[in-house]
Amino acid sequence: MDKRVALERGETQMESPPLDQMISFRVSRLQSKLNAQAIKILKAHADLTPTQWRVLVMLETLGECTSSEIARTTQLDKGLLSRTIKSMMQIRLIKGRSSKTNKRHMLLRLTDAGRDAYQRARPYMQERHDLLLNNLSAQERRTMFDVFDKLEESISGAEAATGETKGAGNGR
Amino acid sequence: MDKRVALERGETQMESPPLDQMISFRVSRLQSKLNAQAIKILKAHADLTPTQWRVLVMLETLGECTSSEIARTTQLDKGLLSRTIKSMMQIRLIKGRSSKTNKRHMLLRLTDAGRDAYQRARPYMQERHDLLLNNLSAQERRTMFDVFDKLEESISGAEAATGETKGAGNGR
DNA sequence: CCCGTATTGTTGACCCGTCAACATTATAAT
DNA sequence: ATTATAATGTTGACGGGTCAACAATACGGG
Repeated sequence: MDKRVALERGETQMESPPLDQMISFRVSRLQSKLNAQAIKILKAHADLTPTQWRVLVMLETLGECTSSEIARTTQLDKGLLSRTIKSMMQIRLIKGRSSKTNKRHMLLRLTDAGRDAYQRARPYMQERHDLLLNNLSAQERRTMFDVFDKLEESISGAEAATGETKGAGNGR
Repeated sequence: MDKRVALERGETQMESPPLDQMISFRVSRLQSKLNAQAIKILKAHADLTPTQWRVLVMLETLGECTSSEIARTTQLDKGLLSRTIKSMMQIRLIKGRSSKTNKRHMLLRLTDAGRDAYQRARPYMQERHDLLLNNLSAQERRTMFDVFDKLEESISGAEAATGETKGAGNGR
């Protein structure tokens, strides 16, 4: 009757609680853990938040670009980005200059301090990522990213089906 | 040097931004989307939050049990659970009685209204979940859960390695 | 039996992410 | 040119989740 009893008696195999088979729940829990780990590492080695880190990565990759470009490619919230960028300018990790051709644009680029912070955190973030990958087979890695893609597609598809008004893409 | 240049010229294949290959980032973005979807569905059909929903699922599965049991099996934060449970008692989705044998325990169980809410939301949550699964092959589904498990293990392992003080398990 | 320790649950403080409203500027249509 | 519409970025409000501190109770060893 009661599954807990068997479990507490240390019986052979606990049948996993139903939430463990829910994708949303598993992703949520995994995200918590990954995020907590990232916070620790980034805090310890470069005093960055995960979002600041992501902005650094984007700037390192794209070179000079605007907030909205980052928002589009990462699908991060523009409000969150606005505040994150402000914080990063205050501590001089990035600097911005306004464009001549488009007065709304704020062209962002890394400062030396920003590149420094990036270089300080990167090996630890890389190490962590390698550790995650090392416990997966090549096949699992491939499938994992495919699954991420497909799940995101499913959600977009479901939105479209239930009559979302806004244009095709993501409404972020 | 600058990848954007090639991109803007519309060259063959844009190489995906590096963040897209970061597990943590992908999981984070996926979680946002899944969560937003769950919030909509639960709000629309039963006026529940995701955490309330999860508590309902646990009570439906375990039967009468305590907050700490839910915390252990789900690894949800006990503070979050405490507030969620309080809110659910206020709107009479669950009721609690204190145990004779252990004055700290609060035995929780569903009310009829709680079962109702669960039954109202369940088909839509099920439908959503099926939709997510339907876009995956059988092999992808299996691998997905394996990957979730392995990633969570990796994190626990890393914690243990960097000298976490608290006992073996999860420090939640 | 007593004392140190662990467990259970509550609370306050805090931060992050989400959303909507908004001002400003660019773009497109007529 | 004028006007409506879209894009960019900022801000305030809000809710949810995390963490640490705490009170109350249970448990275990000496």
